[in-house]
Amino acid sequence: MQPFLVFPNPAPPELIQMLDLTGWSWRAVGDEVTARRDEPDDGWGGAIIVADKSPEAAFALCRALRKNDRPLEPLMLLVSGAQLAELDLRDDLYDDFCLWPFQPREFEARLKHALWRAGRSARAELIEHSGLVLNLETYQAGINGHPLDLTYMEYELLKFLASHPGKVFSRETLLSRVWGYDYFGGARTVDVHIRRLRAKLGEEHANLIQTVRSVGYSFGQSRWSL
Amino acid sequence: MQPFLVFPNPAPPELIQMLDLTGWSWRAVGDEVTARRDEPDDGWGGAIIVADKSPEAAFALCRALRKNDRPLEPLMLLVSGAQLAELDLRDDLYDDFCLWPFQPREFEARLKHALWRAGRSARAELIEHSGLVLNLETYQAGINGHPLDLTYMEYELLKFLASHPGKVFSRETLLSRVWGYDYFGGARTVDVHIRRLRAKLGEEHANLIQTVRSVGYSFGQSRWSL
DNA sequence: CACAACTGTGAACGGTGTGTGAACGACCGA
DNA sequence: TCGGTCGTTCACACACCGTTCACAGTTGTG
Repeated sequence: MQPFLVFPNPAPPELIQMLDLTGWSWRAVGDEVTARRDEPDDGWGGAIIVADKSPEAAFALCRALRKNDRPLEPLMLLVSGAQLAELDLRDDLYDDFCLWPFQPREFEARLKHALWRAGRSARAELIEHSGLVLNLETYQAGINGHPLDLTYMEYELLKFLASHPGKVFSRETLLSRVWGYDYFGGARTVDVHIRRLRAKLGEEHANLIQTVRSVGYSFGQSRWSL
Repeated sequence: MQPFLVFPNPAPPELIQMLDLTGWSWRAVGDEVTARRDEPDDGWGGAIIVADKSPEAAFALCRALRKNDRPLEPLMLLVSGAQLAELDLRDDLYDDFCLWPFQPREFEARLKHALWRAGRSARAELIEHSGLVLNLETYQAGINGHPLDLTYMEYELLKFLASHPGKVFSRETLLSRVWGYDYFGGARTVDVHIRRLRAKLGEEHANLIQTVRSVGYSFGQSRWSL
């Protein structure tokens, strides 16, 4: 497990105590420079920024860490109750926050949840939508637990549609994005693949792919979105 | 803004007070059945589940909401300090939580952050004007939350009119801009499409499209109002 | 009030776009 | 070489939708 980056340096003793007691590893840094210098080879496991003493430096560090090449997640912020207003319009700087002084059990729960979420978003190997599952690693597809036997082009087309649920794509767009930018061929090819996809999805799920007349096709939610 | 789903029903008075004071709309539901029944046409704006009184029902509702076709986000959980351990291994059931009893300012900050996180990923391109919404990505149209089933030309015409609210367009201009610069056809075609649009908009919204005699048509506010 | 110009309305026609079945050809492993 | 799979193309049928027309209703003008 990669260590947490902890700010400031020295770190508050109650935070150190909590981290050590629960078995998290950590390294305290005082600014962006030391954060880069002391970064492990395999990267930081996350960041815990205590902002109550020097909020300016804390937010500056958040910004720097977020601009970094390696996405640093999760970024936990510890603020005093009086600082809550400062969080407004700074949503992009942190993943979760906790009031300082903190309850160890609450902070641990937040840490775990933030770690779970970070690991989940990082590996986007699965596309799931209303019963349909696409495993991007194994190239397997399934609907409601039943495996779908899709050909390569069928899989790629379905993957592209399902990764933008609701959005309507023209045949030309689909040809250029799924088949390739330099593809020359009839637009009706798309129709045939759509039809085979619908057939393999089965009668009850065929409506997952919707025709928008004179425009193209879209996947999923016929719902009223926004 | 879509209302929040609030559990349980009746909702705790301090929660209601906080939501009303800060201007969030909400509806209290008692279980999954009522949650489905009372769901607005445009969906829930999120969920706030207070779990300290009946944790079993609360978690069951979370599960049900998460299994739903429509992704319900964000899902906020309110738990007592003694319940923190129960959050373990249930990361998938909630987006953020808050200790109960809560500090209004902290909860509001969490709500805002969770909303930001839920909405940042997919912000659709929209044309909105006086109740009418056109989603340019999904080709959906709606008036006051109710979906409109428009044909291609109807959609294109309405999109063009609504993207220049108040401006009057002659039939010739509409034909060249909506139908195409090289269109040859009778100007009365526009009339018929306008008529069908008005019909689909419904009696109470038909006046969104205004006739300017001897000139053409315009959308939205009467041009006499500055 | 009368007339002309303009617009709303209903219905019908014809064309366009899409679904569907089938066939062709490229590619690949046996 | 053969059989099979997969992507592509073609032909046809049909539902839908854009267009047109005739007529009724409305508005403006002298």
